[in-house]
Amino acid sequence: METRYKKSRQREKMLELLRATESHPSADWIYERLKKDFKNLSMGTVYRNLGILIDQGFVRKIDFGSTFDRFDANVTRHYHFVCEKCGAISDVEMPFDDALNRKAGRVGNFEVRSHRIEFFGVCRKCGK
Amino acid sequence: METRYKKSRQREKMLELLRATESHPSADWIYERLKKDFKNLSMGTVYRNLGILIDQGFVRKIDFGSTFDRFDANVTRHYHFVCEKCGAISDVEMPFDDALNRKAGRVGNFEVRSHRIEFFGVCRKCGK
DNA sequence: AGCTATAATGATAATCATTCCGAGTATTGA
DNA sequence: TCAATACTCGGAATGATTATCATTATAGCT
Repeated sequence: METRYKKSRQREKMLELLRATESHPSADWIYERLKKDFKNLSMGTVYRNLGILIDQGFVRKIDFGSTFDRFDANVTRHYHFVCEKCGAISDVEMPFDDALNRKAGRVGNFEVRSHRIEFFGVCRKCGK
Repeated sequence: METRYKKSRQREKMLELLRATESHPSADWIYERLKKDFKNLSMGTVYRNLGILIDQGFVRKIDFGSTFDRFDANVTRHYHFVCEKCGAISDVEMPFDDALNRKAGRVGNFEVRSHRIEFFGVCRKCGK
């Protein structure tokens, strides 16, 4: 686990790029931009360095924590709890907060139609 | 867009399965279970019917609305707004609610370490 | 400066979830 | 019963991501 990273021009430029944008880019976006400076850039390099930057705490990945989709026949509005150890998803029996949409809309000045909350932690089973 | 669905044994059984579980299953989980009743079942059938059930409002998909990961160099805790038209993600300048973790933890009786909120709607650009 | 250890690179192949296609089957309505 | 068309399986195609590997770059040491 002990890894001492060496610096790389590619990774430095990548962080610079990421810090200069607010667009929450995809790996592909980064690849296209970075290729202007490194004409032989490979996708593997982008992904590897994203992983390192995340490990270093400079970057966050915005995903669901799972590589595949999950489905729910409970179509009432409710929130989810995701166990970081076993990946189990369970419903959170907490009142749905409609006022939140208005609050966020007011702040950001856009039309908010819905929202979703995921809680992360350790479920009872994994918590021993 | 006008499609009149015919009933199918596979889809009926699928909905039954989904309604009988709280595990928020993956397509693969459904496939494995359903194969007990339909030995020649194909993955395409599972995905197609999931799409139909979602269209009919019987099932929800739990995903991020995007097929690829997105990255963020803003590592402070903040919420996101996702435009349902153009897919743009922007930050929501709203105070991060630490109390929410405790509230959810109390309700579900598990250890909540963090949470995430995504708001969905139409961004200013797309809202004409 | 050279020497050594090892992290990083680019190219390509592999993986994994998901979608698409096409020929045959099941369901519906008349 | 018949025609129209949605649904099926199976396999091939796709798209994002990850792994492999020979070569190159970086860092620390003398």
